[in-house]
Parts: sequence; structure tokens; C-alpha cells
Amino acid sequence: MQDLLTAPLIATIAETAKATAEQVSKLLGPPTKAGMADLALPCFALAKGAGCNPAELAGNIASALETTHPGIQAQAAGPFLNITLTPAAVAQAIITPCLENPQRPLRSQLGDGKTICVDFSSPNIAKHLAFHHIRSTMIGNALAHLYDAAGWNTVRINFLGDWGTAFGRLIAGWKRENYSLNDLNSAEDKVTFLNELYVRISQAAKADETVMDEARAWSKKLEDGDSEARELWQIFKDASLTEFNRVYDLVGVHFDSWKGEAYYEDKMQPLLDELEHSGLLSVSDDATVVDLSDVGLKKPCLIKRADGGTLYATRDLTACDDRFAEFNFDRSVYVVDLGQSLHFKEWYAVAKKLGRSYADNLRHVGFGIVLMWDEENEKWARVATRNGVPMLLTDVLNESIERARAIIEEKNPDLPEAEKESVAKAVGMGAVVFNDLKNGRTNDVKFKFEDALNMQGETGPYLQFAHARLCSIERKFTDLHSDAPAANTALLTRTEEKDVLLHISRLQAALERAVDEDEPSVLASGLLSLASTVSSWLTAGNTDRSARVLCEDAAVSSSRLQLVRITRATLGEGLRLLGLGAPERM
RNA sequence: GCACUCGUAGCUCAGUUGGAAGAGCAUCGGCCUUCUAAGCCGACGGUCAGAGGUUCGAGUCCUCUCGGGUGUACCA
Repeated sequence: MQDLLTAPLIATIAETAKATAEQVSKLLGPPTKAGMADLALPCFALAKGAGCNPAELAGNIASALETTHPGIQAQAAGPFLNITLTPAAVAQAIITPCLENPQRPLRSQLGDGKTICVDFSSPNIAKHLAFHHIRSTMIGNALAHLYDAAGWNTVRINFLGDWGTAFGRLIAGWKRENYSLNDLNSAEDKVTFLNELYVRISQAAKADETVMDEARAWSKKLEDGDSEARELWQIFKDASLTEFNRVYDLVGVHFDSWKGEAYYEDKMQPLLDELEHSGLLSVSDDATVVDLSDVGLKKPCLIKRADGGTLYATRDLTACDDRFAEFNFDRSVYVVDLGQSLHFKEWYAVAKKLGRSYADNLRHVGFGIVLMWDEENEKWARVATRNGVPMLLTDVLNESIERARAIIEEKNPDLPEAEKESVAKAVGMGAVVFNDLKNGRTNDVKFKFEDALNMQGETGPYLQFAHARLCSIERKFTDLHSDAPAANTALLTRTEEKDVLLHISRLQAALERAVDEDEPSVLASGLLSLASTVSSWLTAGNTDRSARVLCEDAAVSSSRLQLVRITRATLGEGLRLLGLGAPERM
């Protein structure tokens, strides 16, 4: 969208610099130093082609621009060219397209016609969604929204961990303690019920070999398709999904496909046969592997255990074939922690060796772990567990919501009770979610309640607050000017107003880069910059009444209101893309 | 050992094919009979871990050193 501002200038610059329009448009962009200008052009590379030194070229372009484009300021600052546009020109270029489509600043067509699979969240059933699950869940959710906004056809996949030896134990425990469906259904939290059962039976199995034998026997029955075992497994799975969906509903996340590991359990044979015939398989220490030393990986990819059982990589390959057959994806991303980098490298390499056409379009979107401040040892450490139970995602979210509620009570006690509730939810969750998205995803998240729930500074609530202020102005406009004249972009003459529009114009590029790099933080930063200029703009009205949107001059006020609407829509949409709510009051 | 990853202000972090060192928090000082102060303005704070190299130009690319983190065969 920034091209709407640069396009009129490029021909003159290209001509003066004896360069192509493409070369110029790549270099012409926001200045690295904020506040210096609206657009900047480093002239080093262009100077070579033009046959003069960079400073000289910058000067030449500056004078050329000032003659061809009266009204704009172009100034050489050494080898840099700084361009300052008039507020009216910026307003005219940006506002019209935003009126046609309020979502325009956060839309792109780069993905049109393409399909993306996003594999994210993917918890293990019969266990809680722990706090650390927030990373895959919210990064994946944000990415799915971003791909949608960039035109992609998006498939959200929850690859449930719903298979494994744990279920043999669980069934053995269930039988041993003689439970019925009613016991499970009357439990306050079904996953807690199952989790505690699992802990008890695991302890019993340690002490008593016959318990272990029972667990093994049930594992075997489950694998062999025994109807009672399958029925119980289904009950456990349904119970887990009920609890998961409760949390997913709370955070506003949904999925298109829930095929988990169990779904692929009996579908791996064709792949195994293909691997067999391809001659890629070899036996190493009794395990069946694909050697990857020729692609720089010392460790082979393990396909089958010594006892013939299949492994993680085999299931991922099978699932990937299935997804390609079903969705014909152009890209498939796996939002999984960085600790599993090697695993993805390995099976991606096997896919490549098998000649899969999609092999180069698989991406491991890795992320760092969640660390908490360890007071005793005075260092950052992995999230501690209490008796084997990790810190729960809902516990953290609820605490955050409580804290948000207390702040609302203090700042805005007159809000209706029901609204306080919904605002507290949006703000409390926004604080935690944004804390997870604002930095590069490969960084570890360092979580301190005091920091994450400190709602000052670069936070979700900061964005939400800017949005709420804009909403508030919209609400009050008709009280002041019930019969206002039409908006006129020429009346948006303040620098603050221009800055807001400049930041809006830069968001599309942020969206595109966020998608290209699978990096929601790029958009998060862009939104923070926008919210910052918005806050400066609105706060300037505190001391200077003529700077307010709701000022005396009805025509000016009306024009500013139009900018408020556009900005509010953009901020709201940006928040939605990241997975945050955008309350109209707070 | 090998692989990956990181090292930028006291803390947490940005820094887009190499092109002008930034933000928030914390500290200190200002701004409310408020278009919502969850805000704004300002000050303070840097040998970009270190050393070489490539380049007109390096926080960014290459090599090495130091220091952290993670992974490394039948769990997922």
C-alpha cells in the first residue's frame, strides 16, 4: 500500500539516477530514523549506475523532485535523500482506498489461489493444555489468520497426540478401579480425572508387576482393535476434546481437521512398502532406518523400531501424504517447538528422497520455550511442574483476566458489570497472548506475571486501549456535530494525522513479510508503531483543543473523524489477525 | 564430540536482499476542571561478546575465539 505514496515519485527518481523503476522502488521506503522524513532513499547503489557520488546524486534527485512535484520537500542529507510529503497528499492517497475497503491496509493478494496447511497446537489427549501450549496454539492461530488475510486458502490442522502406550495404562487403571462412564461425566474436569487416574496407575505399575502386565495387555488389545479397548479409548478421547474445546473457545481458536496420530495408525503400510521398494531402507542396530549421511545428517531417520513398531517420523510422513492428497497444499507449516528441529529435518529429507513434489514446501515453524523467573536460583528456568502437573493454560489466563478486571474496576468503574466481564476477558487474554507474539518466535518467552500483566508499554492492552479511544471518539461525534459537512482530506493538515496514515500504509508490507517469514511479530511491531502514533495524535488534543477530532470546526472535525474510522478499523483488524479481542470500551 | 541456535542500553527485545544505532520496562523530570493519564512529552542509559576478513560502507556476510541455550536412535 506504500506504493500508493511512492509510485508518483519513482519515474522522476529513476530518470535522474539513470536506474530502472524497479531498482528505485526497492530502495525507496520508510527512513530508518523515524521522524526524519516520510520516505528515504539511500543513494549508494544508485550512484554507481549514475556515475556520480551518492551525495551528489541525492542532491540532483532532490532538486529534480522539487521541480516536478511542487509541494513535496526533498532534501539531501549526505548520501541519503529525505522526502517529506504534504499531509493532504498522503491523506488523499491512502484514505480513498481505505473507504472502498476498510480491510485494505491488512490484505494482500500474494497468496491468491494457493493453499496452506497449518499444523498447530496438537496436544496429547488425557493431559491438560499446559501453559506452554500457548505458544504453538497462538502462533499457529495468528499465522492462519495472516495467511487468510494474504489471500491463501488456509487449512488449520490439530494433529492430536491420541495414540501410544499411555492408553494401555489408562484402560488398565479404569478397569482396575472399576469406573463407569457416569464417573467420568460427573467429574468437574474430565481431563483432571483422567490425568489423576494415569498418575495413580503409573505409580501402582511401578510397585506391582501384574499391573504393568495388565497395561501391556490392554495396549496390545487396543492395537489389535479389541472393541472394548477401542470403546474406552474413544471415551477418553471425547472427554479430552470436550475440555480442549472449552479452552479453544475461550481463546477463539478453531480447526478444520482433527485427524490425529490414531487416524494414521493403520494407514502406514503403503508408505512402508514404498520405502522398502525404493531401496532407501537399511537396518541399523535392529532398527529400520533411512540413511541421510549424503545430505549432511549424521543420524539416520528412524522408520521402524527393533520390534517392528512404527515411529513418529513414519506417522508424520504418512499424514503429510494424506494432507497433500486431500488439500493439494502449496505450503505446509508445522508450528512445533525448536527442540524438534532435527526430527523435521530428517523426515523432510526422507520426503525429498522419495521424490515428493511437496518436499521443498514443508516448513518447520519453530519457536522457543517458555521460561519463568526462578527466584531461588535467580535465573530463567523452564516452567516448573507441581507434582507432575504443569502450570495450566487456563490458570494463567484466568489470573490474567482477574488482574485485568481489577484494573478496569479502578480505571473505569462506571462500565456496566456485564461489559466489565467481557472487557476483562479480552484485555487479560490479550496481555498474555500478545506477550507470546510480540517478539521473534525463535526467542524463548521469558514470563513473569508482573511483566506480562503490567499493562503499560508494548503490550496487547496498549493496542486495545488505542482502539477503544478511537471508538469513544466515534461514539461522541454525533453529540457534537449532528449535522456535519462531508469529510475533506485536504483538511487533514496535522503532522500527527499524516504519521498515522503513513503507519497504516506500511502495514501491508508487514503482513506480507510476516507471512513470508511465518513471523507474527512482524505484524505485532507494525501495530505497536501505529498505536504509538495514534496515542500521540489523540493525546496532543489534551492540551490543544483545536487539535482534537471533536473540535469546533465541523468540517475539520468531520474529516478527522473519517481518519478515526479508518484507523479504528485497521487496529481492530490487526488485533483480530493476531488473535486478540478489540473491545470498544475499556 | 557433532549439529542447531543465541550474545545489541541495568532488564526484556526490535533492527527487512549490507546503507543514518532504536523501542518498552526500570530510574528521574514534566503534562489531566481528560475527544479514556492503561496515555503523552523529555532526560538518563551503547567498545552491537571479542579478534580478524570481504566492502566505498558491517549489528547484519565469512573465519576464528569466548560465553549461554537446545538437540543428538528405536518417546512424541
